[in-house]
Order: sequence, then C-alpha cells, then structure tokens
Amino acid sequence: MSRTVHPQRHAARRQRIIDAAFTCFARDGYDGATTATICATAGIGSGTFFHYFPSKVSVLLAILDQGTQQTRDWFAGQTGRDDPRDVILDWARHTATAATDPRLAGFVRTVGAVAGEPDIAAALAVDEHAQRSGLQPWIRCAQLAGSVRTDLSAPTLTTWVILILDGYLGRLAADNRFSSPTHRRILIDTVTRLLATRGPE
Amino acid sequence: MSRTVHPQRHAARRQRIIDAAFTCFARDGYDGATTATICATAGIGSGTFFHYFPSKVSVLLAILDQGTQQTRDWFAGQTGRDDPRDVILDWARHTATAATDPRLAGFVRTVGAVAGEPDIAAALAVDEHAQRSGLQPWIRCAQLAGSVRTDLSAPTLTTWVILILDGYLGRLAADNRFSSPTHRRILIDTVTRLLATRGPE
Amino acid sequence: MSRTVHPQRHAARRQRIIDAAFTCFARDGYDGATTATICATAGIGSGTFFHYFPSKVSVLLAILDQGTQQTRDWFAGQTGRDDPRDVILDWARHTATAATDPRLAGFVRTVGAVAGEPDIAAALAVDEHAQRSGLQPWIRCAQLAGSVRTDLSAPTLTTWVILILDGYLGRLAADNRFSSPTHRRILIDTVTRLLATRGPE
Amino acid sequence: MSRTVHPQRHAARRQRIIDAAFTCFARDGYDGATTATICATAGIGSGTFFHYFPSKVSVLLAILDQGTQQTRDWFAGQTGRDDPRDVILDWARHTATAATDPRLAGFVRTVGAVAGEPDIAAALAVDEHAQRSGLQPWIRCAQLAGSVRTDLSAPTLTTWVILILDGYLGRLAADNRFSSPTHRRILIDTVTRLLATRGPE
DNA sequence: CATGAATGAGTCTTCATTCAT
DNA sequence: AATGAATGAAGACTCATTCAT
Repeated sequence: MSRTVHPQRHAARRQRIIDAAFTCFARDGYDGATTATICATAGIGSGTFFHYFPSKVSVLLAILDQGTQQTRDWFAGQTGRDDPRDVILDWARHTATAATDPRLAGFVRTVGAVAGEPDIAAALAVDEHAQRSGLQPWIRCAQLAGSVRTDLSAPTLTTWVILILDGYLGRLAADNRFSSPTHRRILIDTVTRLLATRGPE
Repeated sequence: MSRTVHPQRHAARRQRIIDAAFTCFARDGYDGATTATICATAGIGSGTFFHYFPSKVSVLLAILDQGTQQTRDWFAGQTGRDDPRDVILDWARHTATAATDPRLAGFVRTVGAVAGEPDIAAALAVDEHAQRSGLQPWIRCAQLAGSVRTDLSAPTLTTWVILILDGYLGRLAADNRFSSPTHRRILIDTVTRLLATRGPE
Repeated sequence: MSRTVHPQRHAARRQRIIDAAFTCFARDGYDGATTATICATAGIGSGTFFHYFPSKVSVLLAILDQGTQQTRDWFAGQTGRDDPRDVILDWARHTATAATDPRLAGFVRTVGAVAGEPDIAAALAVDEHAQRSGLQPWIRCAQLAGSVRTDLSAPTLTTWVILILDGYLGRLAADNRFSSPTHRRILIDTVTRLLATRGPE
Repeated sequence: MSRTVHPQRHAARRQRIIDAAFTCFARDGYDGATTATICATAGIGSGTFFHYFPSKVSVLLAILDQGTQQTRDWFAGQTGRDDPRDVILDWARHTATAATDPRLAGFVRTVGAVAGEPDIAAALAVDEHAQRSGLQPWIRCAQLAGSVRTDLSAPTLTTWVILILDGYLGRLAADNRFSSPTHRRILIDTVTRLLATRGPE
C-alpha cells in the first residue's frame, strides 16, 4: 500500500533538501549556511531536516557523493571510444558545461574551506580518485597512441589537467562574467596546449 | 618621548596579530579561527585585539591588504626590465616561491569561503586589480615584441595566467605533496605553453 | 467478532509497552528514556505508542499504578493472618524479593527524579498511601499484642519501616553487589530491631 | 592591582553559580534545571556560566565535590575523640542537621537520577568513599571497645549506617513535614538500635 | 594602553507529539 | 488500528564584541 509509494517520496524529499543545501552552501559558505536557512529553502521544518540527515555536515557529504557518482557515470559512458585525446577534451567540455550551474563554483569554494575536517577530506579524496581513475587511463592511452606528450608521466599529466579545470572553476567563482563561450574555447585550447606533444620552442 | 616610541611598538604588535591571524585562518578557516585562538597565538589578551582591529574580519582585510601591497611592490621592482616575457614567467616563479609558505594555500582557501562578504569581495577585487595591472602591461608589451601570442587580448591572457597560478595554489592546498621542484618546473612550462605564439597543431 | 478479541490484544500490547517503558526508565532515567527507545523496545511504531498512552508521563503513571495495585493485592492476601509482627516482616521480605528485579531500583531512582511533577507526586502519594494503609493496621495490631514497641505511634513506626525499606532499595540502586542473602537477612534484623519492644540499653 | 582582587571575585561568583545550580537541581531535577534557569537564578548571563564551568554537568560535579570535601572536613575535626560510638551518632546528627537545608534531599534525588553517567558515578564513588573511610574506623574502634555489635563486619555495618541515613534523606525529599525534632530523635535511636550489641530478643 | 570577565544573540540538534495514509 | 514522516519548541553551548579596572 503506502509502502511502495513511500520510497519515492522519501527520495524526492531527500533530493529537495540536497538541492536546497547545495544552493545555500554555494551562496553562504559552510558556516554561513545555517540549517534554518537550508530548511527554509527546502520548505521543511527543522526537525524534518534531521529526519533525512543526521547532521549538517552529512548533507555536504551527500552532495559530494552525488558529484562523485556523476563523475563515475560520465566516465562509464565513454567506454569504447576511439580517440583517447578527445575523451580528455570532452571531459574538460563536460566540466565547463557543469560549471554552467552558477552554484557549482561557490560550492567548490565552500568545500575547500572545510576540507580540514576528516570526513570531508575523505570524501574529497574519494571524489578526486574518481576523477583521476576516470581520466588517467585515457591519458595513458593517448600517450601510447602518441597523441599526448610523454615527457610527463600519466599521473602527473592527470594532475595538471585537473589543476587547470579547478582553476577554471575557481575563476568562475571569483568572476561570474567569466562563463562565456570564448573562455570555454580557451579552456579547451589551454588543455590542448598542456597535452601537446611538441612543447614551446 | 613615549610618543615617538609607541608608534613602533604599535606597528610591531599589529604585525604580530596579523601574523597570528594568518596562521590561524590558514589552519582553521575563517569561522574555525576564533579571536581567542588568534589572541593566544599572538600572545595578547582578547581586549587588546580589539584595540588594534575593530572586528575579526578587519584582520583578514589587513592581511589581504598586505598581500596586495607586496604584489604592487614586486611589480614596482621590475621596472625597466628588458624581456617582458621573462617578467611574466618570473611572476609565476615568484608566486611558486611565495607558495612555499604552507600557510598561503590554506589562507587562499579560507578567503574563498568568505568571498561572499561585500568587504572581502571588494578587497579581493583590489588585490586582483593589483595583479592585473602589474601583469597586463608586460603581456601587452610581450605581444608587441612578438614573444607572446596575439590571438587573445592582453586582458584575457592576463586572466588565464592568473587562472593557472590560482589553480597551482589551489592544488597545493588540496595536496601537500604537490610542492616539489618538478611541479614548479611544470608550472613554468604550462604558462610558457599558454603564452606560446604557435598553438598546438 | 473482532470486538471480543481486540480487548485482549489491546491489554496485551498495553502491557508490553508498560514493560518496555519500565525497562527503559530503569536503565536510562526519565529524560534519558526517549519514546523512540521505548517503542523500539516494545517493538511498535511511535504512533502506536500514543494510541495507548496520551503522553510519555502517562506510561510512568501506569507503571506506578500497577505497583500500587500489587501492593494492595499483597496486603489483601494477608487477611486473617495470626501474627501481625510476622506480616510486617513478610512485607519486608516481599520487598526484598521484588527488589531482585534489577530494574526496580533504577526505576525508583527515575521516579524520584521527576517526583516534582504534580501528577507524579499525586501518584506517589497514592502509592505511599496503599503501603501505609496496608502496613499500619498490622503495626497497630502488633502494638496491641505487645509484640512491637509502643513508644512510637503506629503511623510513625509505619513511616520508619518504609524508610528502611526505601533505604534498602536506594542502596541497591547505588551498589549492585548489595543484593545478597546476607543483606537480606540484615534487612529483616534491622526492621526487627526497629520494632523491638525493648530499646537499646 | 586588579590581579589580587580578582581571585576573590572569581571564587565568590563561582560559589554563587554553584548555589544557584544547587537550588535549581534540587527543585527541578537535572534535566528540568536548564542552564537558562540557573543563570537567571544566579543573576548572570548565559555566557558567564560557561566562563566558570565548561558544561552543565560540571557544576553538578562541583557541588558533589564540595559535599565530599565537607564530609572529609567533618571527620578530620573528630580526630582524638574518646567515645567512638558517639562519633558515629554525631555523624548521624550532623547529617540530620545538614538535611535542614530543604534543598539537600531534592539534590540527592537529582543526583541519583543521573548516576548512570560515568563522570557522576565516579564522583559519587569518591563521595561514598569519603564517608566510608570517615565512618568505618570509628565503627571498627567501637567494635573493639565492645560498644558496638560484632556479628557484622565493620564495612557491612558502615554500609547500613549510611543506608539508614540515606533513607532518612530520601524520606525528607518525599515528605517535607518529616523534618522534626521527633524524627531526628528516632533517627539517632534507630542507628543506636542498629549498632546495639544485644540484638532483639 | 592592556586586560579578561561578562554578555547574549545565534547555532546545531533532540524529541514528544500529531496526523495523513 | 497501526504506522512513521513531519513538526517546532526548547536546550546546551560558542564566540565576537564591550567595558570596567
């Protein structure tokens, strides 16, 4: 009876809270976003919040977890592609597209500020691992195919691709006019230059 | 007599508080760093703190202000140099060196978390402006000299140089093994590739 | 049909809740025992609890009420006995036996902590009255028979018998090694000494 | 200057908070007594409370500690007395006198209700130990002198003296009319009967 | 000037109770 | 009848800031 319907309601409401928290964290930072604000944004009572999440930090972890999952899903969807270098650039394009949500950059900032907490550090490590283990094989592959430089190891190159993508996200947080097709094109160009076989003169 | 001596004491103590706050903010984040902790680190009473700064946020602003000033000073010291491209790369090297202080990366994170506050946003804008107006003329100069690509405008290129430097700093905050001569070399190489006249094939 | 069966189910479930609450109150105290814990112990949903009892405090009152009833029943069962002094000592023995349930002492503590609430104070008064009106006639009787001291009034002596029994229970709550046949014997001896015709030299 | 005066102010205010907490705990129980109520009673702001005590439970521990100290002091003052049995009875009288403060009984109840907490259990054990190690030597002494029964060991007898005193206190909590010279006399008589060499018949 | 005790607004979180299903 | 999701009032505790000494 109601038992079959409830899981859906539960999941929907849980997601609603996650969305509200995402918005608040991105706008106000971790400490700035009070549970009260999140509840108000989600349209629920304070008690309900703690029905779905045992603590404030646990929503943050849930958000991170979803992000990690999306990363995994994206890379899972690339299996079997031909040109490994294209996959890498597509990941950059994908990141730029995800950054279209103006909240993402703010959220990344927020997370950075509380990365000292062990729970969050652990979740971030998992997230980083998901991105690395998605990206690195393609980079290695491209190196073997000769379409990417080989003077740097695959792990190191992976780190630098991520570094540039993070820099792009950070820029977005500092300057919201930054999100333009032009800069998106420069991003791809910059990653391309980073990976290019032939270095500068 | 005391009138002539006190300004020195005052300045010294003020600097001591700034240093302590820098350490605490970098380690604990903005909300995590309590005025009590800062006072303890600085070796002063809590009342004294508010003799020197009207509020907690004002020390943060003072730190940012000093950083801005150092940026200005550095660029002021480059006047008259020959190779504009070298100045740009030296700025990257200078940034990497400054990032040797392990507190810097943590502090950058901290600032990011409270960048939503108007005062801090304003201070960051000033800081950004100092870096831009230091860097951009050299980039323009290098473009005219033909040693830097011209398919992107000087302001845009400036933005991207800063973006990569910020990415480098952010990486340092996330991964403390990142600080190595190798990565420092890659940083210079990456900026070089970004600026290179001839793009990838 | 269901109308005739349900009353039994209802009573059984009600008792189940009472038992669970007794266990929880004894172990965790009044505030420490949450309705959620009681429900979990009773194996029911939280809503069901409030079908049987209008509030948390009302279960406590129900438990007290059952205790009072048991006291009345016990004394009702003594009607017609010969030696009144033996009845008094048997009541002490009965109390010591009841205290074999390790939950009893904890529960007594719990009740003491909330004895300030008017409803509970009233229930405790009723309970006390049941014990008094069970005990006092036998004491009066024994005094008339000359087997119990008469320098104290029957009400006063009753109070002191209860005082010693309560002290015994309290001790049990504080020190779980206290429950031994030896101390049970001392209890009887102490009550005997309290009642003895001839006082100490 | 102010440094010599402050310790006195500090101690006085600390004591004021302890007194207020004692009153509130005795009247409302541990959970019933909110820090807000205690602060209002002490005439201080909520922040001040936590300047003097790190937590709510710590005031309770401070109160217990003071009680323990008073017990130690009392027994320390009895050194060298002639009749050990008199010392024991004087301790009973002292307890009865202390119980003149109507808050004591309520406080004892309150403490009992939270005795499950490890900190409090430990403090209670220390308190009990102070009373035992004050009382037991005198009982042993009296046994050797032949003025107290020897069929029970000194530790056991000590336990039972304490049991009766606790019963007296508990009675006081349940019935405030109980505090009368008559019952005080009965208390002494009852302890005397407990200790008497010659048992009943 | 320097101090640190005092303040109270604001935070996260708990839990008895209600009510739609 | 039974359930458990939803509620919000209330509580312990933190911390930037003030001010008397």
